[in-house]
Amino acid sequence: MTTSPVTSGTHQAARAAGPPLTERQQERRRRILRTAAALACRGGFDAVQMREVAESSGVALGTLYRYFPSKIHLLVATMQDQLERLLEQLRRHPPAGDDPGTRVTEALMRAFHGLQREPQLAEAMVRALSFADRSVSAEVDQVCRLTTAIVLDAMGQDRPPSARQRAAVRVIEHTWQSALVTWLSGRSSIAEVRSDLETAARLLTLE
Amino acid sequence: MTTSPVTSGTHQAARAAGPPLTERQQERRRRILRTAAALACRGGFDAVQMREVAESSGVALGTLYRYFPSKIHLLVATMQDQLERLLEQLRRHPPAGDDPGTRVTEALMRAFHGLQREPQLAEAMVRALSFADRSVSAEVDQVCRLTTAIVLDAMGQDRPPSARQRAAVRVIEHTWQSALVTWLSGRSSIAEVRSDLETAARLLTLE
DNA sequence: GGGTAAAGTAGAACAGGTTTCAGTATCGAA
DNA sequence: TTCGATACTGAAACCTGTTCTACTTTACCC
Repeated sequence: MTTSPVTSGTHQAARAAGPPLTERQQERRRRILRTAAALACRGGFDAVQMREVAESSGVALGTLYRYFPSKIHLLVATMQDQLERLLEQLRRHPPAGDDPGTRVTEALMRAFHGLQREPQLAEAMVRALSFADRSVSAEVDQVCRLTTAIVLDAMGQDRPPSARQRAAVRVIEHTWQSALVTWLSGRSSIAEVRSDLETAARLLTLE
Repeated sequence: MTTSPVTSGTHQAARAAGPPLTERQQERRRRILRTAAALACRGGFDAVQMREVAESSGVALGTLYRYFPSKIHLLVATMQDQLERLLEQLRRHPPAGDDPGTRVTEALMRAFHGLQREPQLAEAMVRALSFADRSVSAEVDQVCRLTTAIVLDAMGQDRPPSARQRAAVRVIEHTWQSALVTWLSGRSSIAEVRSDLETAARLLTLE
């Protein structure tokens, strides 16, 4: 066990152990993530091959594994990266809508369309996310926190959410996650995804 | 491409192509599924190794692949097998409860405790299920139908469900599926799973 | 029973994720 | 500037899912 540059996103989010990355290291990390996303875009999960990621980002295989201890870690980090971007974007242009339910559905559907634009990338990230085992749970958790942030933002409520609302948010997130999986495996349509999100969002305005 | 003994469950459920299996073939199939489940029980997804499944069930590797074209197919079939058993059991002892929501939560929690008894097996099956790509969608769909059957049974309603109810059932299933994943990766507790199911089930009695 | 097509067997070969190792480059502190 | 620790490189090796091949057995039809 050596210390390693495995820290999470480039953002202000919770950072854990390890010395801060040097400039060159951050650069390497970004390059790797960019390559992974590019490979995923054309070919999905299977096209992200560790040897090729390493080569294309000009890094030795061992180094790649020092940054991301598995292919799953790599793809989950990629998802984190994308979600952070999305969250920023949503903050710049928050969804309009009369009630929280509508806004939440809107925000998630916008996220959905973002993913739809690069379906192969989405496939790669989501499969990694749901295949992840305990060794990745910290990173997956981070992704969940980002989703929660998106939903809470969309609710756009001053007060902290009530217990009921927090419960509703959990179910909305479950629905989002699972709907994504079924959509990617071709078992449900965009329309169904929207309808499912709307149904779950009804829990927000309940009582 | 040759025809193959890849048909679905041993049940009366929708069967598709291929000649019916001979006695010995059914026997082989059962043996394979039994072995897979046994290996999964002690060691989870990773412990189900195709060479070992083949050897332990006294079948050549090529034959194993003729029956189940991938490890994912094998584990999804295992899940199907288990769910069929569970459904029968639930039909023998249907959940009691005043309203549909309670009964549905109860049924799913009972399923949950069933899985909890063999957590490694659960891990193997659920990971396979959510990692499955399009090539397995028929089999995954069958699993979903079984889950739906469990929920509809638990609702115990004479009339066919309304559009609202069908929408609620979908969200409940999403919640179930995703809650399972988060529980298996240690990111949520049984109590949280129950609470999530209860929240989703509230959609049933809504309006 | 004899012939044949499909199913099964044993084992090698291939592919891609992961690990390992010996050597080289880089970085931070003295 | 130099030293020691850590990071990086290149390449081979390892493991397991999957495919392939040559051969044998089985099921079925005449």
